[in-house]
Amino acid sequence: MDISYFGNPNASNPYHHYNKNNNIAPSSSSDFINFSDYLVLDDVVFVDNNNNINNQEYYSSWSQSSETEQSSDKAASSSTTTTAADVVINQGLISDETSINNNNTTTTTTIKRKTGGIKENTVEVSPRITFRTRSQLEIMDDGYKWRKYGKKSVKNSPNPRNYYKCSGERCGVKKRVERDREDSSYVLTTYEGVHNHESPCTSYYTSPVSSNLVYSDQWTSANSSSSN
DNA sequence: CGGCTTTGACCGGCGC
DNA sequence: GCGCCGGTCAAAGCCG
Ligand SMILES: [Zn+2]
Repeated sequence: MDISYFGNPNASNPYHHYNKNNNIAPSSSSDFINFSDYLVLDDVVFVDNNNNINNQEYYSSWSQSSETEQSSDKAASSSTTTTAADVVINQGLISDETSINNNNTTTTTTIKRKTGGIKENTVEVSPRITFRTRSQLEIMDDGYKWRKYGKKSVKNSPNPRNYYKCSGERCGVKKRVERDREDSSYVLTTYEGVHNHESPCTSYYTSPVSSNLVYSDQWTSANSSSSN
């Protein structure tokens, strides 16, 4: 799965596709933004297997967010200076997902559904994914248009948290951006929901080589003219 | 004028 | 019930 499906905040890096295949790490962009060290999926942290920026594999997880304690638990577990691995261990939330460790070909997808609601069978699966990105700027063009609808100060953190909603018609995908409480040089970008439309920067074209329909992101070629 | 920010009000869940 | 807390609303303002 391509991580840009979720609207990767690092998408402003025009070379993020190259990084997956080649070892080309343009210094111009790495000075600006380094790729996430790990991902947080529904408040579950997945550490990259080999901590290699150029060979990252990504894991996806759909999970119904029925728990609200996780944030407080995380706060407790990260009271001391923790590395990414510590967070995972302390939370102990990947018990069923341990198979992903050290096996970069295994992609574990967990699907939980809230069943037996008093109301309808409104199985409202809202995947939540969080990127932790080292960046000085938190305004990152990920290809979608976001409308800010709130700002709140985070407890125990000097940094506020911004709330965005996708401007797409009938699309309720939400996004929150805040600076890491521990290390303000990191930005936590959390996406929630699935777009009911394509990214306005997504295009399809016919490959001149194979004449197959190829999926592409325009920021590889048109990112410089991105609006915002 | 239309779409977006800003910002305090508001609201629901939860713990006491 | 009350107050905290995280999240959302919406009126007013800003900007092209
Ligand atoms: Zn959308």
